[in-house]
Amino acid sequence: MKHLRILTYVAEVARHGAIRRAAERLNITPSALTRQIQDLEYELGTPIFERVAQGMRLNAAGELLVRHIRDQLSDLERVRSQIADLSGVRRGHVALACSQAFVNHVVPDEVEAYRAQFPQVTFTVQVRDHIQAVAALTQFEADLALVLQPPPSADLQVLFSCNQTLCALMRAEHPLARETGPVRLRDCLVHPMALPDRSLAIRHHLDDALARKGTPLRPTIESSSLEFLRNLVLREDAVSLQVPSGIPDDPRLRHRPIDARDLAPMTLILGQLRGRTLPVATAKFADRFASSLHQRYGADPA
Amino acid sequence: MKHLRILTYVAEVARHGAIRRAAERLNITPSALTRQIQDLEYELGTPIFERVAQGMRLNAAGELLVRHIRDQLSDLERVRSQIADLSGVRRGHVALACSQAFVNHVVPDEVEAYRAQFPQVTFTVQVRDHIQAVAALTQFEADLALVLQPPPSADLQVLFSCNQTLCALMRAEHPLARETGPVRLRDCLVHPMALPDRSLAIRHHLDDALARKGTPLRPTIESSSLEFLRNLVLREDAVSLQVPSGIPDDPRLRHRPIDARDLAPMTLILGQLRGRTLPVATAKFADRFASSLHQRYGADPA
DNA sequence: AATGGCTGTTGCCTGATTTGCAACGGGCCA
DNA sequence: TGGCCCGTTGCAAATCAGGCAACAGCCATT
Repeated sequence: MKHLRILTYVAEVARHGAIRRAAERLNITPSALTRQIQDLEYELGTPIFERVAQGMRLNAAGELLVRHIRDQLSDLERVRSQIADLSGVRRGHVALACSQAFVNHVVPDEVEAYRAQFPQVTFTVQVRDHIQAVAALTQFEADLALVLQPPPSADLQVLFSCNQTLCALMRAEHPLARETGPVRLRDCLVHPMALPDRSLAIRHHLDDALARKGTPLRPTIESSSLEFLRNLVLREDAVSLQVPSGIPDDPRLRHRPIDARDLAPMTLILGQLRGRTLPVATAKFADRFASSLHQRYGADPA
Repeated sequence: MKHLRILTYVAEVARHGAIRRAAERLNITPSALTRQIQDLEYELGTPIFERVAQGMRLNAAGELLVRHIRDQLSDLERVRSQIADLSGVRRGHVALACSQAFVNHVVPDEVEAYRAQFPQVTFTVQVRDHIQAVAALTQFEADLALVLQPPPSADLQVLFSCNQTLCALMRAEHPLARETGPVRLRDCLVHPMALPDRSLAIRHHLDDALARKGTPLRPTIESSSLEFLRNLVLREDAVSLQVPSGIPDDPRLRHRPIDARDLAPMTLILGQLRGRTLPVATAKFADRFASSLHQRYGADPA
């Protein structure tokens, strides 16, 4: 859309806080960019950026304008999607921010299923922690977020939620794998623990629970990568703690839920930015995703 | 705002249903206009107008787009107004559609009072009948509407409403002017009646009431101009029926309310388009207007 | 059936706007 | 103090929107 060139310019400068960096991203020269912004400021009758030594920072007027610009770009996307929908082809783009736990099968399965029916729909999937995922929604960098234990936020509108019981994860030869069914946390703690680090919601949840009990937590291995932890568990008799939706279907792995007396379940949430009307393709995908999660993990307790 | 040139082009063509007429309004040539629209349609990947012999008609995609354009223009106006507000000056524009009955003192008084405090705020006041006034809101041609007996509409959000009792209006020398206080309708009907015609809500209200009673109505003079009727009443012993808010403060005129047994009061409504966020200046004006109407005409019965 | 009036559209040209290039001045930090 | 990054400016090239005039199609009136 040609006519909103200037608007994307402003948005990009606001994002990068510098004309030169923004110009590079936009494939134009800084001079063209600075002039466009000057023109716009002249039209508005007020500066929208504060010129500081390090670059450009939005002022109050700029904040208002940028919010409008983002709303508008998103709204136009919605309209275009609706228009494409009129001619029968479902086109569009879905930007999803999700926690690491869902890159195994939850998200890929869903994307595959949707694309099988509507191949014209494109996807971007960003892996972010629970805090950043919600931030991505408010920044219009993502349309949907699938996360564990998101921070309470007025901006987050829940489309689906359910409980996820943490599971002890070990290799098939592990002593704990001889039995099935719930396992007590204390029985896990006698083994070397391979735990998510504090960048992940699982660890926060665990720390909170243990802090209340006064049990000290001494992980043998910490990592920000669930995949790394799983690979490690395959190599020694360590135990990891992960949510069921994040555990791949691997015959060499076993998992048993942690006894409900030891750990409360975590909350899985699919959400969007409150008040935003999503493009048809995105809304449809969100809809299906919610009902598919419902089938997998049971009723939405909300 | 330079960048939405194309959008205003589309809106104008949609409004006039013809490129040549729209081009004239926009002070450009039809060729420039047709090319802009072709470019836009190319960008969207679909036509937005149906070419018919009589000109251009929006198709379904165009309807969606035009709605988006109107929303966006209105939203930008709101943002600009907010930005101006940051620097302390209250700037902005108020577009009001009102019934003829209010051009005497209600609206001019209010506009004058507001402009005395915020001279940077500009106004357009369109006189429309009750139907068209509501239409003006939905077409984004007006921000506010002040009307009598508006048609029930989901698009109309009431900001203030009150009752207006119809009054018999006559010159000071008229026999009916010898008394004050309520007057029965039958006492009016023995005199020549100078009534609003069916383009005005007052007449509809009157016709409805009389149709229920079976009383035939034989107006001696009909007019779409309340002002004309008043001028006529000054010249002979005719009686007109008008709402109090439309009667000027003229020593040569007298008015007496119609007895409540004969005619139900009419409803005066100040409203805006439902769901629309008005620019600060407009919202502030609407606010004041509502409370000023409250002072003049009493409580909002809603 | 022909004509005149309306519609949108197209080719060609001109003027305005936008962009790129290169250079400049200013703040910051080693 | 020198190097580096920042935004900005003058000037020239490229791009784009606009105007003019001509054209084809539809429709009602003659």
